[in-house]
Amino acid sequence: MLKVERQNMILQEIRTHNKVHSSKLSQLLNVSEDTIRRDLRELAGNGHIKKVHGGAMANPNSPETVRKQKIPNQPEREVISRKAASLLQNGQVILMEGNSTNFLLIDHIPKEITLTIFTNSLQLATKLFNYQHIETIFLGGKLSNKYPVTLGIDVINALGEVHADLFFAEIDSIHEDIGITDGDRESAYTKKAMFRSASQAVVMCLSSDIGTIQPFKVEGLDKISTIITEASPEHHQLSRFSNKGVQIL
Amino acid sequence: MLKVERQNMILQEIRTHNKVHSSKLSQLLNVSEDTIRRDLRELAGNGHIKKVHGGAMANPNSPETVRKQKIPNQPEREVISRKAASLLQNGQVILMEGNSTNFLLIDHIPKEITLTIFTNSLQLATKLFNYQHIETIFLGGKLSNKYPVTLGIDVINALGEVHADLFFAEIDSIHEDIGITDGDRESAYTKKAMFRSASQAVVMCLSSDIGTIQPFKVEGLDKISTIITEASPEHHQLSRFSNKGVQIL
DNA sequence: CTAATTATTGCATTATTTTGCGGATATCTT
DNA sequence: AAGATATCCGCAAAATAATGCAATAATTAG
Repeated sequence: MLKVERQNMILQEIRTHNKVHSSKLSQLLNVSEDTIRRDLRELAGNGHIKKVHGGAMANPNSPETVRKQKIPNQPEREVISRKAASLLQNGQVILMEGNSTNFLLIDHIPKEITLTIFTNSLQLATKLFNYQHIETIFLGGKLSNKYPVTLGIDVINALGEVHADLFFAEIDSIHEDIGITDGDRESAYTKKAMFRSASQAVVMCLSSDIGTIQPFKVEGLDKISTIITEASPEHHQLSRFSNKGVQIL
Repeated sequence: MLKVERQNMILQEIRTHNKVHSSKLSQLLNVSEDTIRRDLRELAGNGHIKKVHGGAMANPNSPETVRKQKIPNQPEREVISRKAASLLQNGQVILMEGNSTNFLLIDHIPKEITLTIFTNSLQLATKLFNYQHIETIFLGGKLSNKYPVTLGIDVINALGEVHADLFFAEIDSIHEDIGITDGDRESAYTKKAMFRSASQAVVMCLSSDIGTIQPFKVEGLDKISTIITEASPEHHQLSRFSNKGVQIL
């Protein structure tokens, strides 16, 4: 790996996580910590990042940092996204909905596999634009007022033309009897259409969302292939789902 | 193998992988590393690529690689976008294409008027998301490799459902006889479809772009309602267009 | 067509850069 | 203050680059 390449990866890592540990980077990039430190020192010299004891942080004055976004429960979602990435295979067509876990998931897509990703999220699409080995197709339509995603009839129509291998669904509520529910009507409709347009649905949620219910029904459990949470698959709340034939990761 | 041939393969390799190792290239092309290095030095001298220790990377300043939001000729485009904003009226449906002048234009939309804006630009849509009095509709489709916009057949299809009042077109080349041309085939097609989907087309360009021609035809002058440049409407190069019935701002 | 000129390439040699390691310091944590 | 980490320093090995030179290929002039 080229030095510049490595430094770019470090920058990328800092952009998404806002901080890096020298030790983690050393493992991730397969070089000694000294090398990482030298990289960090160099990048800090250029003003790209701020070096701190143990690693580095995003430079608060750097223009690149402005567009950072906050992801709630990031550590948990990090775990979930890693598990989700293990399901990816070369050549797959993927459907992605939601801005947080899927946003992190992109970082864990292996460099050597090629994918086609359909999404309705401006944030995901903007990030995917930088990944040349991934073909990205944006599901057009009316922009939601609440989130930077398209929702509603246009998106549902566009989904009619799509049949994906895998749908990575970020959801906020799942219940063993009711199934998946959502707090937003349009969002619920759109998600439901996505379930229809994929062979397999991977549901990603925090373990704390299990058992909760919201006003708008999305789908029952029968449409779900896999549930991923940050907890271990043996978590007691998950056994109810595995008993019904859903795979747990 | 010819030298130019080899260098083209190197460029190709950089375009697809964004990087090259001298050692790999040496194997791949069956020449010594010295030759590769000389090639890389030459290509770097022409500004095509950036040479780094161990190989080379895509030149970050090359138009193909620009992925950052840096607006060239910003002062001129600022003037243009102000003039363009004066055409806006309450309730209009607008079509916007292009990431620089239109990006600035958004800032000059009067707060009290409501608009519906169709766009194929991720950057515009992301910015518009923060403007609650504007309804934004994203034209979905395949993401371009070069710019953060959707292009091609999907976008053109989506445009079939649209009829806007005003199309704000950012263009790079306009000629009094040939009309509007573009350097990218897909972009040209997409723009052409946008001209069809709007009652009036407002062409925004730098005065230095007047008289230039590029490979792909977009539209003739007859489809243009207004031309806006940063120069005064009395600028000598513009008289040729006003003589043909186009409004100049 | 031939000879002279020029460009290209590979090799040997000599710089330069990068990297990892051991040990001395510094910094953080508790 | 002590133990654990992290950092810094120099050094040596490895990788990469630059340079000069000779052999070969391509081009041009006559």
